[in-house]
Amino acid sequence: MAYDFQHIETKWQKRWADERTFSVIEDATRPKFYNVCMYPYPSGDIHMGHVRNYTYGDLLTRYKTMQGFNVLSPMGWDSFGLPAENAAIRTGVHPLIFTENQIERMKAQIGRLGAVYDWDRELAVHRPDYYRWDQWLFLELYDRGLAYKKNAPVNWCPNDQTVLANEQVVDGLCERCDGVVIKRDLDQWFFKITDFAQRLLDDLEGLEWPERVVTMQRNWIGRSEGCQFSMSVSGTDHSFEVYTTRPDTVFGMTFAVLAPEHPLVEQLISGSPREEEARLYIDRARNASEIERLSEGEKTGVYLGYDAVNPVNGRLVPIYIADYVLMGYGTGAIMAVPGQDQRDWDFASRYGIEIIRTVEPPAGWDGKAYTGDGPCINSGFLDGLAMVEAKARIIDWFESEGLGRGTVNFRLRDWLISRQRYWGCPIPIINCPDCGLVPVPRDQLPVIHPEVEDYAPAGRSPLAGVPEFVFVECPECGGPAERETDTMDTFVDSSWYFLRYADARNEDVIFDPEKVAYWMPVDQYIGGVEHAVLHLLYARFITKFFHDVGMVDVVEPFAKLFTQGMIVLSGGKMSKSRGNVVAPDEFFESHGADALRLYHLFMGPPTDGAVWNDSGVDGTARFLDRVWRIAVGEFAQTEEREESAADSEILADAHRTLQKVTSDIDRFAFNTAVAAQMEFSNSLSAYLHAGGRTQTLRECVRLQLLMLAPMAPHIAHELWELVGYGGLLAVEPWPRWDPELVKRDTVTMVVQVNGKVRDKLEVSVDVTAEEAEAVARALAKIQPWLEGATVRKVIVRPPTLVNIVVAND
RNA sequence: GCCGGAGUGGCGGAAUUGGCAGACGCGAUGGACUCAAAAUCCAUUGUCCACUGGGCGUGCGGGUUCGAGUCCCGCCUCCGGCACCA
Repeated sequence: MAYDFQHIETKWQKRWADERTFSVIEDATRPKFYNVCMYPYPSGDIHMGHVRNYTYGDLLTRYKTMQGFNVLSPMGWDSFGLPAENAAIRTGVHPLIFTENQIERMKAQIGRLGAVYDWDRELAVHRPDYYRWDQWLFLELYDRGLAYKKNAPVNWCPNDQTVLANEQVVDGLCERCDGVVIKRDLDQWFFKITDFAQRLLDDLEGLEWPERVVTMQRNWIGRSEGCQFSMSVSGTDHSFEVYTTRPDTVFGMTFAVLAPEHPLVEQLISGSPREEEARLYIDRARNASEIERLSEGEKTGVYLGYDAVNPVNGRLVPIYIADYVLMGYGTGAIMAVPGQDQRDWDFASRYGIEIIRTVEPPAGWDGKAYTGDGPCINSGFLDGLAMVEAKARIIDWFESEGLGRGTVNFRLRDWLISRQRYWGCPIPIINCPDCGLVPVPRDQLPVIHPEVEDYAPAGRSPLAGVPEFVFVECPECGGPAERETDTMDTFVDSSWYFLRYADARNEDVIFDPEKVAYWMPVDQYIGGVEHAVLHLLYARFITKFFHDVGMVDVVEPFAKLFTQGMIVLSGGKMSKSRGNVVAPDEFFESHGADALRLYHLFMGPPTDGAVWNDSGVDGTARFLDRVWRIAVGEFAQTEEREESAADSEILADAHRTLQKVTSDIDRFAFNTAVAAQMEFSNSLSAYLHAGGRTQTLRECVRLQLLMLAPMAPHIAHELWELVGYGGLLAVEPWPRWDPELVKRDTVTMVVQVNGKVRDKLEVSVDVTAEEAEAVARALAKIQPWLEGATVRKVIVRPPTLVNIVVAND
């Protein structure tokens, strides 16, 4: 009987779906395991990255189920976003139709992979039963001052005609379209994630997350400790605050810099002789694209004609504006100490400003600014102090003088969530000329998308072009008012979907806290590393918010995170535009889903990236074929005979394989778990060629199928049925290995001379050190090395190693 | 520049605690079966040499150790992230 994977795979996929094998409910009697793969954007076709992701997730779902856990593995769709909208602009097909079609296609492909989910909990964020809760969440945040609107310079993508969050600007380019991002002053909605900065940093500690993701978040949050103090502008009533992490260098200040957007600048320049020059500079800085602004080139600036007073010594220093100082960080103004800061050094050199060192650079220092530690010089009462002491001392001084204080700063900015696009969740706010911003009453949610004629962005949301949508009565005063027409960033949708899975069909509340309490936290979260700061930071923030309002008991959503490496084809990242996409579909046809899954598991460590190689699947397909032939007896010419050493050896082998596969899966070493099973099937076929025994064969096959069940579930299920075991393999308990069988009587001992292997032999596992040394010395291959030499030392590590150290006289 | 990760055969990779380097697989070569091919099975497959044996070998240079892919010091290269954050 041939291995007809097409037929088998369809059969079992239907069975799992019909019997709802992987649909679960809360069950206090069993340990729970909440397993989530990051939900996909429904692009219509799954690619190898999805296959890899879902294969890992599905393996865990099946493995943990067999281990007796109550496993929740849900799936949903990140179905708002630009592709559907762009397709609508191109083809005129409504984004809703387009999106629902894509979901259908993609769901079918995920099914063909044999990945199983609790589809009863399926969610799609573009459906009103989901996004009404986005709107509800928005209003909860708004009520607590955590969602607010303000006019601010924001990142604007001229291609997509929408604003972007800081996290979505990569190297000054739009994350989606690679267009050059510019700054624009716009009224925009923000979520106040900065209120959570310290907690988002602190709580990283307890997470079982990849180090690099933790590091990326830590850097993104960017905590720094320093000092903020006030400087007065000589000859005026003005003063401004500066922030520095190096208050110990304050005696070296020779100028001060304000960001071009700093509010004081306007007051200082208006009417001054330098007004024209300054305005020219400010305009240029404002219109510069992010990419120009961020490029570390020449540092330029304009002297404002005023001087600031250094509070520690009364010295007057010139005030400049320069675009290397950013309005968005610290106070938007700095004291400049060119002796100890390279940027200030560059600026000072260009404009001929004096440079004073407050720390003597080490001998032979050929650099410019010296940022290292050392006793302070030229620093008044700080002279002689090292950096740490000097910082503490000067902060004390500022505080006692009432001029400044020690402060903490974060690089994290508030999360800009409004977008001027159609295919997103409408923001549930009404602008009333009399009442101001008025929340849409909760009982009027969801605010549904109106139909629009033209989806094309035009610098404002397409929703703004629909009068029936825009013009409403104010819920408070009943007067004429206008709806907010921006939609939310799709990252809002994904910041809480893992909570909704716990209670996905609830029509009354966003979720039942008791159900969430049962399932949360997510025990294993699996996805691509590209979400290291965006989604994973936002989701942590929103979870903390729900915790604070008493709806979620955990403070962190994802206990364990696994980030898979990217799959590339030789020549670079797979992408449609490069035309080097390898579609999973053809492998479902040619090799079957099981072989494809197994190859993904086998390719290499899941954390690493991998280069796709077509012929790799041949290898795993051959392995499955061999498993099939062994199980259905095409290999075996077994006959009943007395049990022999060969039988107990192959059985021991099966149990050792089981032991290794179990521990390998537990540590996410799927590649070696597959290798171990291949080795075992090689041994098993050798055993059969040498004349195996039916009874032993049956037990070996039984164990092999159980081990294979989470990895190549279709073939394992089919054989389980064919060989005549009852019940559904998916819910069989994961087998235990027999510790007695796994034990070895003998082991290979390595005999070294001067650390080099010269011979090996089988010895009993309980060989003593004396015996081991004696046998080793007696070996024929060892003798010649000992002749005419003095044995200096013998290292014996019974039962695996003897190393004889000799010296020639 | 800063932070993180990685460098092992022709290729993907293995070596979990400092103890047999190269498991497993791909590819390749030879053989069996076949009219033939595919499939399958068997064998070989790091490299060099004076080949029943031995030398060399895990990016490079040092070091610790009886023993180093693994630990330490100093470099090089590649990948990823952040990047005028005061």
